Amino acid sequence: MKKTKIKRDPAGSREKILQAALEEFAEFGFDGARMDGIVKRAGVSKNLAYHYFGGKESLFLEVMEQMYVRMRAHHADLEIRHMSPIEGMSQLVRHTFAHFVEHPEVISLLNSENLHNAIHIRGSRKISELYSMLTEVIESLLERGVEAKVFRTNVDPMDLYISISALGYFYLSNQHTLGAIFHKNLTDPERLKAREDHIVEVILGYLKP
Amino acid sequence: MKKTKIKRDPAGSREKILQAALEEFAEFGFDGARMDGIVKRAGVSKNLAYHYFGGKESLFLEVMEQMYVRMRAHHADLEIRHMSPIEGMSQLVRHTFAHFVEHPEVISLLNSENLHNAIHIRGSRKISELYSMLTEVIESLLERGVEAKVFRTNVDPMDLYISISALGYFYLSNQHTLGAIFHKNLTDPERLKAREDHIVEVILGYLKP
Amino acid sequence: MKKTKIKRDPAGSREKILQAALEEFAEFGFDGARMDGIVKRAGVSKNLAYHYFGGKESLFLEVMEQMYVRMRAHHADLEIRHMSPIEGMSQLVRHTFAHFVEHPEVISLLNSENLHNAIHIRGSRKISELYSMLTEVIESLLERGVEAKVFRTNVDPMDLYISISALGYFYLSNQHTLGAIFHKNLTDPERLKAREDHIVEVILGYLKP
Amino acid sequence: MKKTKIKRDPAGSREKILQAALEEFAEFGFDGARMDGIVKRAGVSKNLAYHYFGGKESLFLEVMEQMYVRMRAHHADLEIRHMSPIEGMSQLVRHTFAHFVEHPEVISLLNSENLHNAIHIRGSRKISELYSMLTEVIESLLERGVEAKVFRTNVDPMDLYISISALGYFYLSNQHTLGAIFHKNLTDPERLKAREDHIVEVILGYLKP
DNA sequence: GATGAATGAGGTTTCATTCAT
DNA sequence: TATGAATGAAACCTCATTCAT
Repeated sequence: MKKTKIKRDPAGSREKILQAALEEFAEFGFDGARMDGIVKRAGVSKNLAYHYFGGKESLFLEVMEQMYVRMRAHHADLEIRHMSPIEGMSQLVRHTFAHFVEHPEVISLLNSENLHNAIHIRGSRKISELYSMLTEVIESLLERGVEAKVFRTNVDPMDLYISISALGYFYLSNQHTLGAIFHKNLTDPERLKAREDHIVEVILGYLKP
Repeated sequence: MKKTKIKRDPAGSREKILQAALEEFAEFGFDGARMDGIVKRAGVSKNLAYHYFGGKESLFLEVMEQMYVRMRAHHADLEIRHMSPIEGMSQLVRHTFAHFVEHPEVISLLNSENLHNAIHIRGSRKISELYSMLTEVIESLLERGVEAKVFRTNVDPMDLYISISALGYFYLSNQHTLGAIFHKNLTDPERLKAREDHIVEVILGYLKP
Repeated sequence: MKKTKIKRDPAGSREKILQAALEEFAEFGFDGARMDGIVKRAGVSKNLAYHYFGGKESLFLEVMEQMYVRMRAHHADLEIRHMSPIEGMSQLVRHTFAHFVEHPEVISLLNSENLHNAIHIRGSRKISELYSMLTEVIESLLERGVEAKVFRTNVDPMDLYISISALGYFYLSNQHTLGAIFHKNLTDPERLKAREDHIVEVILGYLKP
Repeated sequence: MKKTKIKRDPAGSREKILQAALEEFAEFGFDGARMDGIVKRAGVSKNLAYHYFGGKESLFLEVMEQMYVRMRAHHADLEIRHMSPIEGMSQLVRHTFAHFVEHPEVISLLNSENLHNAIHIRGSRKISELYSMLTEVIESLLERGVEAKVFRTNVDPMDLYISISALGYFYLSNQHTLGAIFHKNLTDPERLKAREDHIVEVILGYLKP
C-alpha cells in the first residue's frame, strides 16, 4: 500500500535509456532491436522509454543524432590548421579510421539507417549541419596542398571525403564476411594498424600531383 | 503453346521463391524481411517455401550462396590476362563497381550478414572457394605491373581487393545518408560515372611506383 | 463491493492461467492441448500466458508440479500413525483411490508426461522430494504390521506403493476402453465403491501373513 | 518422361504403412504422431496412406484393431485348461505381463485411445468380441479353483481381469515418472522379473480362500 | 515520474489433406 | 497404383505499444 522508496532521476533515466538503445540498435540493427531489450539493458520500466521518446522510431532517431554529434565532436578535437597539408591529411585519415574502430556502433547504425533509406535522418537539420565543418576542413587542406604543390588539382572534396570514410568503414563493416572468406581476424591490432597505414598510402598516393 | 495456368512446376516454384526471397531480403534485410512477403512475391503458398528450404535462415543462406555464385560468374566474365597491367587493373575496378551498381541486393545482403556476424556463410565452403580466383587475378596483375615497372612494390593483395570494393561499396551502401548530408542524388548516372572514374584514379594513384 | 471488470490482478491472472492449463492439459494431453484453448478458458490474452510462463512446456511443467504438490497435500491430510496397521493400510488405499477419482486430471497429466518420457519432471527436485513421505508412511505401516503379526514379511515398499496406485489408476485411466469392452459405465458411484473395496481386499489379501 | 520402373506391391505397401503407423502412434500418441512421420517410416508416398486408409483417424482405428487382434492371438497361445487353477492363474498373470513388456505399443495406444474417450474403438465390434474369450478363461479358472478349495469365492471376474492387467500395465505405463521419483530404472530385466513375481503373489494372495 | 501487467496484431512454423501427373 | 508438389488452416510464439496503478 505504501511505497517505501521510488528512485526518481529523470535525466539519469533518460540517459540510461539512450545508451541502452545505442547498444541494442548497434548490436541488432533497427529491426532486430527489441524495446524489451532496451529497457532491460537500461534497467528501467517499459513505459519510461515511451514516456521519454515516444516510440521505437523516435528513439532510433535520437540515437542517430547523438551519434552524429559525437562524431562531430571527435573531429572537432583535431586541430589541423597548423599542420602541413600532407601531415594534416594523414591525421584526418587516421582520425577518421580511429573513430570507426572505437565506435563500431556508428557502422551498425548507419547501415540500419541506409537500409531504411535514411528515413529517420532525412529531415534532421542537426545532422546536415555537422558536415559543413568536415567539408570545409577538407577543402582548406586541398587548397593549401595545391598551393604548396604537394597535392594534385581537380579533386572533388565530397568524393575524397567519401573515399576516406569508405576505406576504413567497409573494412570494418564487412569484417565478418571478409574474415570468413580470407580466414583472418581483421580486427586484431596489428592488422588494424596495417590497414590504417594502407589507407593513408592510398589517399596520399591519389593526391600526389 | 503456353499453359495459362501452371499448377505443377517444381523447379520453377523453387526458383520463384529464391528470387522472391532475394528481393525481400535485399529490400528489408534479414530481420525486416517477412516470409509472408516472400511467398506473396513468389505467388506460392507459405508452406511451399518451408517445404523447399526448411525455414527463413536456410532460405537466407541459399540466397547468399546464389549471390556469391553470381558475383563469381560476373568476375569470371572478365578476361584480364591479355591486357596491360594498368588496363587490367582499371577494368577490374570498373567491373567491380558495375556489379555493385547493377546488383544492389549484394550490398543489402552482405550488410545483413555482417550484422549477424556472418553466421550463415561462416560454414559455407562454397563461398570461401570463390575468392581464391579473385586473389589470384590481383596477384598476377600486381606481379606483371611490378615487372613492367608501372606498379609499386609491397602491395598486400587482400588490402587492395578490400579497397577496390570499399570505394564503390560504401558509396552505394551509404548513398541515402550521404545523399541526405550532401543534398545530392548519388545514383544519378553522371555521378555514378564520375565516381567510377574517381575510384580508378585512387587505385591507380596508389599503385603508381 | 465487487468490481465487475477487474483489469489488474497479477496473482489472479497467473492462477487463472494455471487452472485453465490444468483443465486443458487434462482434457487433451500435452500435444492435444492448445495455447489458444488455455487462454480462452482463462479469459486472458495469449501473450500473458507467455509473459508468466514462457511457453507451453514450462507451463506444463508448472501444472505438473502443482499437481504433485496437491497430491502430497492430500496425502498429508491422512493421519495414519494412531491407526492399527490393517486399518491404516485400508485407509491409505482408499485415500489413494479417492484422490484419483476426485482428480482425474492427475491421470491425464501423468499419462502425458510418461508419453514424453518424463522430460518435464525429470529435473524437478520438488517432485522427487514429495515421495519420501509416502515411502516412509508405507515402511512404517509394514514394520508395525509385521511386528503385530498381521502382515507378511519381505514386502518391497516401492512395489507395494506401485500396486496400490496401479489398481485404482488403471481402472480409471482405461475406463473408456474397458467400458467399451465390458459394456459398463465404470464410473457410476456403485461400481466405484465396489472397485475400492476390491482394491482393499487385494492389498490386504497380499499382505496377510 | 519415361518411368523406368515403379514398384507396385499393394499388400506390401499397406502392411508397411500399418506397421509404420503403429510405431509412430506408439511413440508419440495420436496427437503427437505425424502423417509425414508415418509415410517416411513406411517409405511410401503421402497419398498412398490416404488412398488405403482414408485419413489419420481411420488409420489409427485400424492400428488399434490390429493391436487387439495380436493381443488375442497372444492369449490364445496359452493353454490353461489342463493346468491346476493356481498354476493356470499364475501363467495367465505372467502371460499378461509378458505381453505388455514385449509390446509397449499396446500401452501407448490404449492411453491415447482413453484420452480420446475411446471414440475410435467404441463402435468396433471386432474388439468387443475379443474379450469374451478372456472372461471365459478367468471364470472357468475361478470355478475350478473354488471347487478345489484353493480360491476364495465371491470374486468378480471383471475386477480380477482389470487388476491383473493393472498391476503390470501401470508399472510399465508410468515407468518414466516412477523412475524419476524413485531413481530407478524399472525396465531392467531383474526388476521386471521381480515385478512379475510380485504381481503373481498379489493376485494369488487375494484369491487365497 | 515510474511501474510492469496486459494486449492486438502479426511473426514463423507445422500439419492433415488434396491434386495434377 | 503411386508420386510428391501444393495448400489452407491453425499452431506456437513475439513484439511494439498502452493502461491501470
